[in-house]
Amino acid sequence: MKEKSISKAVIKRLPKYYRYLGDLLEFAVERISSKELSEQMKVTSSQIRQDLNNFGGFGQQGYGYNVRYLHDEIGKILGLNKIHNMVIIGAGNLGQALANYISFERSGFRTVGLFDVNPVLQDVTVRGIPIRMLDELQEFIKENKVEIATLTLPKSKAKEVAKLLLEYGIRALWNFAHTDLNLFLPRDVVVENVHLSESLMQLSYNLNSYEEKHKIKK
Amino acid sequence: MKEKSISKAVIKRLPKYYRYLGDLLEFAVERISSKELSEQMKVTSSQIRQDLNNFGGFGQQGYGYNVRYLHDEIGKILGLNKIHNMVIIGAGNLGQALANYISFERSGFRTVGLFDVNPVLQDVTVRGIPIRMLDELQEFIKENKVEIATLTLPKSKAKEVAKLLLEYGIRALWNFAHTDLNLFLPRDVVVENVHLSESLMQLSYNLNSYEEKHKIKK
DNA sequence: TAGATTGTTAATCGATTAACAATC
DNA sequence: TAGATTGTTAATCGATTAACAATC
Repeated sequence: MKEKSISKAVIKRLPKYYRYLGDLLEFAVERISSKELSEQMKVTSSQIRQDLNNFGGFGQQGYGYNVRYLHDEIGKILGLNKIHNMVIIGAGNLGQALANYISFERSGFRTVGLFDVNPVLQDVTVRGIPIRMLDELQEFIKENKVEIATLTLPKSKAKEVAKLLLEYGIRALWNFAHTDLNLFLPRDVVVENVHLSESLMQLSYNLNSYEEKHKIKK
Repeated sequence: MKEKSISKAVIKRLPKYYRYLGDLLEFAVERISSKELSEQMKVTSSQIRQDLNNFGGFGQQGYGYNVRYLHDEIGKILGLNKIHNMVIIGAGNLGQALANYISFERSGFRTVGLFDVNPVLQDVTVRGIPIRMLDELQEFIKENKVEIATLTLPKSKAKEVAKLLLEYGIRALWNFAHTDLNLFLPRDVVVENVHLSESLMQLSYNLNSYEEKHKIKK
């Protein structure tokens, strides 16, 4: 069976469709055409139809798409119909902030554990979750059926902790450390990087180049 | 003057080059060829040379690139040679975590103010920065030459606060709210979105589809 | 000079958009 | 049935990769 793999660009757009469809649901919109949706999202209707048809035909000619149905189907594609247990490794500011972020729970991402190496943090609780030391990690992962590990720790420790997590059976890493973990990990591990400082630099670039353009015109 | 505008894909890679060159500097590496760098970064050397040549010729035939020079030049392109004052609007978990994140400061992004609408938070300090109420925002922006506003507030308030910020002269928004601000803002405002939950959904998709592939093979 | 490696043009690949037959 | 809109094929556009002449 030859499986056409879906491009990253498509996958990146799926959560956005999901969000817009969720908004429509809140306004009790029942159906929508790719054209209408494309106008709201400022994309082409062709793109919407192409993207969706990677996964199947969810619409109906002459009618469009049923909002609830499409929303839920995209949810399934994204795996949002299941609960995913997460641990956060690194209970500093960012780690604690993410642990407090209840909106992830609504999509089925449940933070069940918080870990750190700093003994001072031991048993401090964040939203009822006690901070544990790394030596408990292996057992905890097994007992709580943890699927995803969030890495909010210094670059210097990210690599070794990632290796540890793989040993313990984790197959998905949400990486906030300033390093490209994917480069040395086996291919069967999925990594999603969130490089905040790089995002900020892109913003800075755009601000800069806008200003320069502006100056030239003056 | 016809300015070829630089594609988003290129801009996204610049901070990554900057990071790798910074790492090389730490190891006191003086020069590097596009080939060597491409091997470390797992990209093609062609791409590196093409990307850089959007901004000028930073290398030398037969030699390669001087690491320090290239690093600093990319820094300038990204606007990292200047200090950028930021305010954070929304002093919840994420806002406070970002305010505490000193690594931004090292790249020249200085958080000078923290704002919220919740009076309970008034004058609470985070890393020495007092949380202020929104009515002080306009004056604060002017007096502190604030360039960038970070939005860590609920989706429901993001739009109106963004409009306010524009009135007050802000031209760059770093948006963490679950909404696409860019869609209704004037084009001279630069927005960089960080949609954490969408990132998590992409991770979930990849985890899912890996598992499915695996099951089929079994 | 000979060797190395850039800067840049040309070829390829993939993603987006347009068009339209199929069909509700 | 007529109108609307999908699913899908074909055309276009842009980004990546390959190739190589220029040059240090």
